[in-house]
Amino acid sequence: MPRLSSQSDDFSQWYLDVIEQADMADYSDVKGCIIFKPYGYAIWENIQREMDRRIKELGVENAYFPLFIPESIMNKEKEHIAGFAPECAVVTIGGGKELAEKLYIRPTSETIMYSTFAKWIKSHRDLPLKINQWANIVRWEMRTRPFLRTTEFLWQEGHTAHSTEDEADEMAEAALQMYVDFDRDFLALPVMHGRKPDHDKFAGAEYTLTTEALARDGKAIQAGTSHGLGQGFSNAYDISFLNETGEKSRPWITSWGVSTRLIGTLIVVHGDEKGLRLPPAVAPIQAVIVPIYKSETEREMILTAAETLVESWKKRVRAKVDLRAEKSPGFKFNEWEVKGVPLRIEIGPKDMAAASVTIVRRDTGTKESIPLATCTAEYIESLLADIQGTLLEDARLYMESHTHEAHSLEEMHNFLSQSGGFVWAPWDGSSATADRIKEATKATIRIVDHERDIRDKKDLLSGADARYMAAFARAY
RNA sequence: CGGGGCGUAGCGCAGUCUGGUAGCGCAUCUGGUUUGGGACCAGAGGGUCGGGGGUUCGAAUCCCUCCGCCCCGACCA
Repeated sequence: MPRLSSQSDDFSQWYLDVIEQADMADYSDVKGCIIFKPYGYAIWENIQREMDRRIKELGVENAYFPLFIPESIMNKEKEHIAGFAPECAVVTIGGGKELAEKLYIRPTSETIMYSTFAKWIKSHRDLPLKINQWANIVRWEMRTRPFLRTTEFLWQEGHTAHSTEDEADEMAEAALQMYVDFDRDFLALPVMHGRKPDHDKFAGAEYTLTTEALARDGKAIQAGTSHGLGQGFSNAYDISFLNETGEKSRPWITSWGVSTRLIGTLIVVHGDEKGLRLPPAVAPIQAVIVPIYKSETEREMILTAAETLVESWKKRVRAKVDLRAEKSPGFKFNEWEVKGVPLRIEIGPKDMAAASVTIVRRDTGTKESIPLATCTAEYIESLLADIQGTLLEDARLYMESHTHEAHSLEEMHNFLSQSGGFVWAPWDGSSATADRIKEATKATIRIVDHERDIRDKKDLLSGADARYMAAFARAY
């Protein structure tokens, strides 16, 4: 196995090396599409399991809609199709014959779902309607990177319809808050959250809320979005209901999603020079035992001890004994570190002689020797909880120390090119200014804060009165 | 789509200029010795040199043509 590229020298190459060496994904024969290998997919399964639970807590039910969307359905909401058409894959032949109507492979499912919602929603009693689906989608991106941007990716998309605007707004905010909590508690990812600028909102949306994480190279990465779709789609798909007073009314709709990009986000936020560092909650393997032995008798004794430990943690710790005889301990140490396993437990002759085990933390690299008898599920769980907290705190401190406020364009440029991160600055609210700032600094507006005080503040570029404070960053 | 680079074993590459038996490292397999930070020795398997056409006694190498991939930009979760 070649050495991992250095994170500080070449972050992109380091990222690709981690994915390869941690055995998370493989390249496929189709450009921009990756194969999720078992280790990478197991991370996704853990994300799915926990997020599915949280989605259901919001009163949302799972369903599944078709992969193919007829062109006539796709075309109804004009802004939506204008935004997505350039990056859609379209099927024109089926069963060896030219199709009478082209079928779009879903880039997202608003259109196909809402054309169906029109049939399901007749009365205010049918609302709110809250549907989620776990699916694959295709967006023909020009430049792809494993997990962070792939042609086909996996995600969940929640879609809800409400009888009032307030209720829809509350839903969009609740979904975003669910993402913020999930990111923090499960993935140990601190995120900045808020509204995207209008020029960058979802195609067809009234507004888009977003969560933004910060990678260790100082670039922002959108981790999840929640859209208030207003009544635009309801009009386009002719969804209507009779309200309590018998009047015909259009529902307000929300949609929200997170994708397998979260896996990439975990890598770029938590990774270090040794590879991945997985938060215990999401780690497929939380503790790995590496046995070390010289003779056959030693081997048997140590393996028995290892198996006994794992057995005693059953159902509480996801643990594994690395039984491979052909690999040296040193090789295993490095491999499990690249794979980001939170705890490594070494059991060798020295440990056996002292009736102890050696425990090494992946987050801090600290090593301790504890009596075998105290290496209980409770103790391992407490270590795992501590690691979860440390990773969150590390990332939080990084984000905090890489968030600045700029008072001049030059200052903004310096922050961005020296350390990266988020730069808050007054913004006049125009997309033209945002474009020019992007040209000058490569940074885009990630979040607009509608609450912050902007009295007497001027846009750094145009000099016009500021309308909002905006967080700028170079982004993935 | 613009600019740059590259297609030779699973991966990373040399060989191409100057045509003449297809190479190296890693990985894999076998046997042995090893095992507390990426072990060692010996042996073995694995190739339509991206595709097609041309020049030539002879092409990975020269010519034509097509295809694909990667990197930098514009687009984007």
